[in-house]
Amino acid sequence: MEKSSDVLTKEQIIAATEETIRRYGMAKTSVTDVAKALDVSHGSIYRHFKSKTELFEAATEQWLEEKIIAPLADVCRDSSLHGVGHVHAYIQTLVRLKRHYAREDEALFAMYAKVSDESAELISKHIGCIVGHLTDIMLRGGLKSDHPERSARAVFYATARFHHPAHAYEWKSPAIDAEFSDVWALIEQGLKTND
Amino acid sequence: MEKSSDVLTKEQIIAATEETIRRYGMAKTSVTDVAKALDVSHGSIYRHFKSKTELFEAATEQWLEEKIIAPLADVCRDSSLHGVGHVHAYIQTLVRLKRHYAREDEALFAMYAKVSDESAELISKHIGCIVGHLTDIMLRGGLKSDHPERSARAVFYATARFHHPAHAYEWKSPAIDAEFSDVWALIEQGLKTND
DNA sequence: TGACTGACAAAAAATAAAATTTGTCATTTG
DNA sequence: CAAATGACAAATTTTATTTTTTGTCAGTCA
Repeated sequence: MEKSSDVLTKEQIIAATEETIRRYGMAKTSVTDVAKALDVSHGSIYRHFKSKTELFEAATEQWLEEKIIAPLADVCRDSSLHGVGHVHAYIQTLVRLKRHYAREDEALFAMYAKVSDESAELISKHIGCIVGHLTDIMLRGGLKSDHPERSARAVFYATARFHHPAHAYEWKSPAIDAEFSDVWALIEQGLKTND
Repeated sequence: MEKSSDVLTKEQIIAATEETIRRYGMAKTSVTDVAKALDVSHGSIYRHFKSKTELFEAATEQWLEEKIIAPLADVCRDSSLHGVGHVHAYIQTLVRLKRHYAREDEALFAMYAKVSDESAELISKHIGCIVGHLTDIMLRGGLKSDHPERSARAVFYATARFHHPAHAYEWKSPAIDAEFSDVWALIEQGLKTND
């Protein structure tokens, strides 16, 4: 990842950060390493991000947007889905995506887990986005509720075990799919009934 | 905590372990410290527990039994409760107990969190016990289900955010009670309907 | 003139050396 | 002889020391 053009951009820096984390792992990646990958002085990076924390947060935000939110937005928009089934498809996708990246992109998933742990703001924005999608699906799907947003948030929290990174080690269990089905069966009734 | 009688017992050792953890914290407590508190050589402790890990597991098991399982067993037995309300009271108690000890017995809660993290066996036994209670409540309460134990487990997992130690930092939020209510409202329907 | 460099102090992390803790066991004690 | 001790090696942790990294900024360069 050498910078090709002559002006260094945030995008290039974030791309180099991802590459370096994939190569060395989260714990061993320094701003200096990222600068080396770009063949610039580390001072240049501080022109674009005011701290290491901010750089890693930006990288995580982009990773979440691209790998999680974008595919979820597709499911949200999907007009072939409707009502409770739409909510199910959405949460199922969320759960599968988290599980997929926990396995297949371990280093960046570790970045996401660590940053989540340290930046309440970022994670609350991420959750806000998902709750927004769910609220939208519920309203469009004719799932009447006095407080659609609260119901949406409840669905998210009731399935936390299956998408919160603190539970990632439990996702290796062969029973995990059956457990999700059983939790879903419970929730589904609550969505069908007007709460 | 000096040993009063002349034979050292497991119970004395566990009591001294708790005391020492409360005094020095989980990270700073060594087997040597526990032995000092009992005024015996640390070798004596190894006559009763074959490793530090086993000692801490035993202490955690006892703590869980006394602080969590025993009060839950009371709620389970409570004949003034019935059906969905009984399940609610049980889970509510579980949630409140965990929250209570996370605040009021920080050091031992940290022990429980750490041991949970490292001993899948202990935690699975603990969960098994709770799921057993819930299954019992559901069967006695006329909550028909094709798979009562699976339903019981689903209730437990759907409320994980409110009792799993990995989420303890979220329990400080002033919204936590409202969030639990909303999740419960969702679940309740699923319990009323035969799944 | 605005993007970048490179030198710098302060903070943090890695390494090395010293001290403690863990776990065993032959010996002692009551 | 059952229970506990204390001496011991190996493993781990702590502390001290060195090195790297972070973050700033005056100065360079195109």
